[in-house]
Amino acid sequence: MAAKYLSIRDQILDLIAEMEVGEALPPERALAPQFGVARMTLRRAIEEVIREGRLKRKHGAGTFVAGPKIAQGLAVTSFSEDMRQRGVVPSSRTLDAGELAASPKLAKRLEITSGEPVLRVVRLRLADDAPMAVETLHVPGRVAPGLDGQALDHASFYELLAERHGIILAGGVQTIEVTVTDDREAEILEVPVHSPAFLFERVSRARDGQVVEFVRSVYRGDRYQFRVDLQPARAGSNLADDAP
Amino acid sequence: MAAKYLSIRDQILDLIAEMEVGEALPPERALAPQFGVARMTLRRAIEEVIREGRLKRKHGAGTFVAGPKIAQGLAVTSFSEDMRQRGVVPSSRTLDAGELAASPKLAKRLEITSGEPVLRVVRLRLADDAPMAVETLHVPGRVAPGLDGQALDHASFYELLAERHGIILAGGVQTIEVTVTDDREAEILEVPVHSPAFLFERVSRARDGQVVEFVRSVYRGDRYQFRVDLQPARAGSNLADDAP
DNA sequence: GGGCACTGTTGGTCTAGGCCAATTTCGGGA
DNA sequence: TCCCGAAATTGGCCTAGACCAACAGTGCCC
Repeated sequence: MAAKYLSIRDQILDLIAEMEVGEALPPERALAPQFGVARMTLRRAIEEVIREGRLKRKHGAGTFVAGPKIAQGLAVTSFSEDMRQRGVVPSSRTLDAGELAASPKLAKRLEITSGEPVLRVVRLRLADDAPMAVETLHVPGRVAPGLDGQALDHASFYELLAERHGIILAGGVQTIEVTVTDDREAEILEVPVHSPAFLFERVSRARDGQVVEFVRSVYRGDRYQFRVDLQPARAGSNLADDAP
Repeated sequence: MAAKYLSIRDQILDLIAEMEVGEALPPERALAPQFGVARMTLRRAIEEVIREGRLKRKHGAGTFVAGPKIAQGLAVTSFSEDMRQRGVVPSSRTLDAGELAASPKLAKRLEITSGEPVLRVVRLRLADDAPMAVETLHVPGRVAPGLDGQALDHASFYELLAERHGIILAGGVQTIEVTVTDDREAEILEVPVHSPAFLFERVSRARDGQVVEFVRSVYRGDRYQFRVDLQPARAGSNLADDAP
């Protein structure tokens, strides 16, 4: 059986989906028996929801439905999910796809030997049908044999990895820099040449430590921004005040 | 009495400070009585340390001292601390300081009425004595009466707030965008005009919800970047494998 | 009418113990 | 000697109950 607090967490998410922002959750002591768990377990579940930013606790007062999701900045792993959280509709168009032999530089990033085959897919990412980013995906050939650009048109790369190749991502590292668009990027993104843009580079790994992808994305600077909640030094979890 | 798990957390930090990377912590069932707490409380403390990235748990195997801190990007509240974490020496030079009457736009950000006095300080921030960012700080006059640009030369703004005005920050919101340098910024930062740059805008609040500062910072795009550890979907805390 | 102490409600922490699940260890068999 | 399976070890989850601390409303007192 999956962990009980995870199941309770989902039930809480269902519950608050029908509630107004600022409305109070029933007290923990009432909710726990209702879900059939101990209070500590309920609290554990609530903490998960708080971490997602959907609830807010106030000592002595109650637990309240938080305002609409505040972007949590940098944990971006999926364009689609990122866009949905921002309230726009994501879509994608493949511009180019094919195999190539890894250059020394690319080989180093992917931790393979130079010359090994690599699948390369260039995609235009759109938000509400307007260009948002150009994404260049590199996948070592042996990681996902048989995969091609076609498959990515209607399914998430990560889903394909999991379902067709049994690869589960374990984490990755992403760097975020600023850049300016070159001629090609400018044309694709429909912005002037040398417009400011975000440059993301991400390397993701599977559970066994093997590099699964190297992604380079250029985001339009005029349409994309981060919004981050800052917390003081250390301790606790949430901040900000507002009562119902 | 402060929370017991916080005290235990500090004791754990002391303990692992003398240990090698990869070395295993004593088992929870041994450590808990040693610290004189229940195992659950010890676990709570360990979770805090894990959140700071200093420990790593492996189900069935043990709890191990994690490798040196990996930059976590975003808990940035202070330029100085940010730079020190990046391994460079921060310094600061005040370029301009003075009082002005809040424009309607600024008043809205600071949540005061238009025309109220505001302290404005423009500072050049340096890393290893090379220009890194231009920071413009706005503080409502009534938040920190008597404060001026001079005071900021040799003390942290946040320390001054806490010590001289008893104001403790409770959190804030920061947006991160890309921009290009204008003539003035380019000159100060010693980069070409229209170089790409990060634009940070931060609004910080005290515990009572009052806005304490509005900061606008322009960071050199060629010297500053984020590096973020990504974690899969949801759940847990850590990733990566390596056994002792 | 205003302010303050009291009190009930609600979240925050802690305990002691039990059982489950992943991993490692170790002994016996081939 | 090598390998496999059982047993011990270790973290993960859950419980039921207790007490502490912050908050909000009430009503008394001035």
